[in-house]
Amino acid sequence: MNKKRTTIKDIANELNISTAAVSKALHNDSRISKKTKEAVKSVAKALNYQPNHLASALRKGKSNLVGVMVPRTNSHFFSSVVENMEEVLNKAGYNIIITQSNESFKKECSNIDTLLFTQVDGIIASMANETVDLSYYEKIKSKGIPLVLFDRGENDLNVDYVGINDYDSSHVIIEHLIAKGCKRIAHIGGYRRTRIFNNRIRGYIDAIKKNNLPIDENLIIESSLTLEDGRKQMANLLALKKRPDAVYVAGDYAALGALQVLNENNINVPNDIRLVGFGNEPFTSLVSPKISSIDQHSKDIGRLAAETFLKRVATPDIKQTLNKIILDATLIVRDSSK
Amino acid sequence: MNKKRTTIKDIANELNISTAAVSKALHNDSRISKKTKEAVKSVAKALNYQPNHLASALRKGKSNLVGVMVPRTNSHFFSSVVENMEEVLNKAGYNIIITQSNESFKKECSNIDTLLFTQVDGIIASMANETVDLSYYEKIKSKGIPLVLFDRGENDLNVDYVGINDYDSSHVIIEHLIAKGCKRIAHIGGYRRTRIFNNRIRGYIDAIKKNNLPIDENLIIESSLTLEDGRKQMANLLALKKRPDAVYVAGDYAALGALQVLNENNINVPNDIRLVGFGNEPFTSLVSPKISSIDQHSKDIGRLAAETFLKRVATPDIKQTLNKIILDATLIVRDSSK
DNA sequence: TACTTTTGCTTAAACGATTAAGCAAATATA
DNA sequence: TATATTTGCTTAATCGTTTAAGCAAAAGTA
Repeated sequence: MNKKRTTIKDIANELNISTAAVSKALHNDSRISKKTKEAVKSVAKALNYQPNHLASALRKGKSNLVGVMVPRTNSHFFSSVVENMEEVLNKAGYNIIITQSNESFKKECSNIDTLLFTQVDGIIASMANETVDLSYYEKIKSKGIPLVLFDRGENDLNVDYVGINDYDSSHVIIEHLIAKGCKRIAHIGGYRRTRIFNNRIRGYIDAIKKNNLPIDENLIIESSLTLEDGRKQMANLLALKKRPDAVYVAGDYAALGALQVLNENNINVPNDIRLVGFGNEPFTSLVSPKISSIDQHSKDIGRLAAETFLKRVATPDIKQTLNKIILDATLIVRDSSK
Repeated sequence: MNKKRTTIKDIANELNISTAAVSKALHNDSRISKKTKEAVKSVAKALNYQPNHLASALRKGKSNLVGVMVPRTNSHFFSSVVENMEEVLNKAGYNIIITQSNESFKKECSNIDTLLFTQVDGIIASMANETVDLSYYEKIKSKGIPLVLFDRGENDLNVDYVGINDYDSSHVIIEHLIAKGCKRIAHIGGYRRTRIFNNRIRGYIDAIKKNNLPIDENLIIESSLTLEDGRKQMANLLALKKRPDAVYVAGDYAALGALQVLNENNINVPNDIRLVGFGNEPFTSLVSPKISSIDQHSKDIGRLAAETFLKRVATPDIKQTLNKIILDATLIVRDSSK
């Protein structure tokens, strides 16, 4: 029946006015009379008019779409970040396109192409673990499209960034464990090449030194932080002649793997070995014992990243100073380190 | 410097040919000579030409975007579905826009508006728990935009659907529990108004009857299937004069809540009470004891939903018969029901 | 040779909205 | 009353691409 969607032309014909008048009326242009505005809006409603986003985006050179790329949507942290980001951006008239890299560099590159192809007005992203080559991110910058990174960022890129203070978080954890009487604290960390994990490792080392405890290289492990890897590395730690009395794991999934191995070996957590994770994934309070973890303020990160983007588009030409927002993270103490 | 992105006009000027020729050359039109095609492609590469998606979408009346709406991305089932959907759609030249309703009807409506506004070529969705009013889905249908539902569907809507056989899944679970010697099997289900949960309840009842066990209304509970609700309902079941010897929970989060309560009350799972969940969320094998659950073939569902959409757009005018794909689900038996 | 077909392009009109420029009528100001 | 300003619209160009229609030149056919 009505195969064609209604356009401003249909409204214009109905009222015997020009399409320009209709367009202006719909945007409440001051040069259009109240009477015409009301007539246009009423006809628009009657004909069930929906503006063609493609046409206006083409004309205005602005799509009002923001591309969001995360390593996984299947994680409480990222999904919460995205949710809050969306709220802020929606209010500002932007819609978001979510893509996930699955921690794959290749997927990340193709996602960036997709987003650029879709003519997004900006990209807010968290980098895949694998990513070392930054040329694709440079591509975004070179096109002049605002780029904001969060959580997994990169100093070399010189772009806006929102994240938590990983270095300080390590200090908070170590000091908490020492207060509980721990003297041999191991660290199952991520790979040093990723900035946030490197910061956590540096924080761990400095905090240990600051508290006059010895640094034991056997207790510092780089890993992929998957659950399986957590199991493996924990088993390695248990095989040491001198076992640690606490383990700080830089990711909750790996922390869970470690906990499983500890439970299976009938090692009492927290009495024999204390355990702290990172990320405050919901399952940390679902397992037994509940795992202490660092909350990364996902809501704030999402909100701030969105606001940073909005700030950037508000003043595109000016070479404004870089926005680097570093939040303090909070340690949530649970049974595993009490 | 090069503020403007390169357009086919730039390429046309460079080679002194028309933009039409350039467009055709880039699309390998048979009426363009090999020589011209090569020249065009080489100049396109040299000038770093990226087609303007908005312009072509506007002209062609096709955005090559598919809107995907899920209750939550923060769930293994949905994120896996989306991942596989994306793979199929990308291969067919479509990109996807992911939105989440957070199980809220209001958010769902605004998401549908967003997707329609963004001029998507189709929508693939799974309904929020809250949703009873289907008018917004009717709106999609009335616009002639292909709609495919998965998992959480609705018979009344008469649209393509991909899901698992919830009714049969209940049978598989009940028969498994009976084989283990259970005689009083409770069911913590979802709300009957949601089709899939209603099917699970019907399956439960019929399977119980089929095996000549008595139906006890006290053992059939409707709930929101959140973790908290799982805890509450399990506590209620434990308060019964005659406790059940098995509990079939229609969702893994609620199953986990139930397990927590059982563990806290020192009830041995599976010896005292056997437990089966639904959804095969990763954490089911992370907790202790590991929870038996139904795998919903998320990969297949994602793939099939995408293929159903593609099939639908391939033949838009023809009133083709509805595609209803119902997969058999698989019970993964773990410690909680061994 | 005289015709038809194919090849390889061009011209120009879309797609639907926005907007600079302009013009007449209504209103305000001197 | 004469001029300036404001109001309320219209006209027409534009965003970048696609595509129907058309037209010469080249190639094929009788």
